[in-house]
Amino acid sequence: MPDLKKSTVQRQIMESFFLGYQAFTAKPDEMLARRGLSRVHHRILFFIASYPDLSVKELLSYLGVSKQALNTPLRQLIEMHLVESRTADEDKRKRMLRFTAEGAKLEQALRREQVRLLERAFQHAGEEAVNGWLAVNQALATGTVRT
Amino acid sequence: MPDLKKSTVQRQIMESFFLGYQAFTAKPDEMLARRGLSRVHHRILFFIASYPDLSVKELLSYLGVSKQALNTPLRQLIEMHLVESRTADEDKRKRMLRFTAEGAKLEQALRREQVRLLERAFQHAGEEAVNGWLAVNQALATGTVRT
DNA sequence: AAAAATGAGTCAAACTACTTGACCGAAATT
DNA sequence: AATTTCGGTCAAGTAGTTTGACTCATTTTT
Repeated sequence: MPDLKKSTVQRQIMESFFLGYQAFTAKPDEMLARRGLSRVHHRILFFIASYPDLSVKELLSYLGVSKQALNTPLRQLIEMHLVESRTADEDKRKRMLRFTAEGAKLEQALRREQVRLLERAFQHAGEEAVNGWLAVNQALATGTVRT
Repeated sequence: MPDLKKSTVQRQIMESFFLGYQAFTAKPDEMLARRGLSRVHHRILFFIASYPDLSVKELLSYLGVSKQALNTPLRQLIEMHLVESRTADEDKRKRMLRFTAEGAKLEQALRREQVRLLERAFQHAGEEAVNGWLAVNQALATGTVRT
């Protein structure tokens, strides 16, 4: 275990976290860029994958942006036939967002690349390390102070 | 060890990485925002801390932005007396960038908060986990394909 | 049944952050 | 002496964000 008291060690740890996260997002960024899409689109796809048939309002609250900021990228995804917007039965004001077949394929491709990257790192670091990595991320993620 | 074949598990892993990184940057973001500064300023401070007396050109290559994009935030840091720009002795075209006392204090404060967050997560996850977390980040970071 | 609230969407203006391209002056290199 | 490099600036263009105001259809409240 490295000495967390030394400032250079601290910076190295912080840097590898930064670079690791960079590497994690680099490949999808590039794949999306080829289609003229960006990280916002990726986040939209992620939440539609996680919560199929979620409403626009729900999506907005996950993304934490204004509806005007969501409008353009979401419309693009719909126009590209990656995402479908269907009127909900229970409440016809709501639009349920889900993937088209092509959209689901893209989300899978993006995820596959990220998982592949993780698996390579896991393989390199060993099984033991994986659980540690997950546990620390989990602790960081849930330790967020929400006001 | 979670089942990396299941798509929902994959997404959960990706999400906790995302949220963990988010938490990691949230506190400094907020501290900087109070001074009217942003994440670019943070990155500048980070590299000046890591490589004191680095030149503007070197800083640019680390940041990977245009010099016009660097100009404004760097000038702000200098005007706020957080960073000092001194002409290098060996080559008077170069400017060596370093902290003022106040700048060093700010960088320390930002780093202290991030380390504190990490330590809390480390404590929660256990010593074993920490080494794993570091190893995986390291593997991810160095696995980046640099062209 | 009428009034109010909600979900989705649009238009507009302002702001921020970034890009490329061009150019300058001082200093170093050839 | 000519060329290149380093740092800096001006300008124009682009992308992405915000807030505010408004519409329309539908649902909820009164």
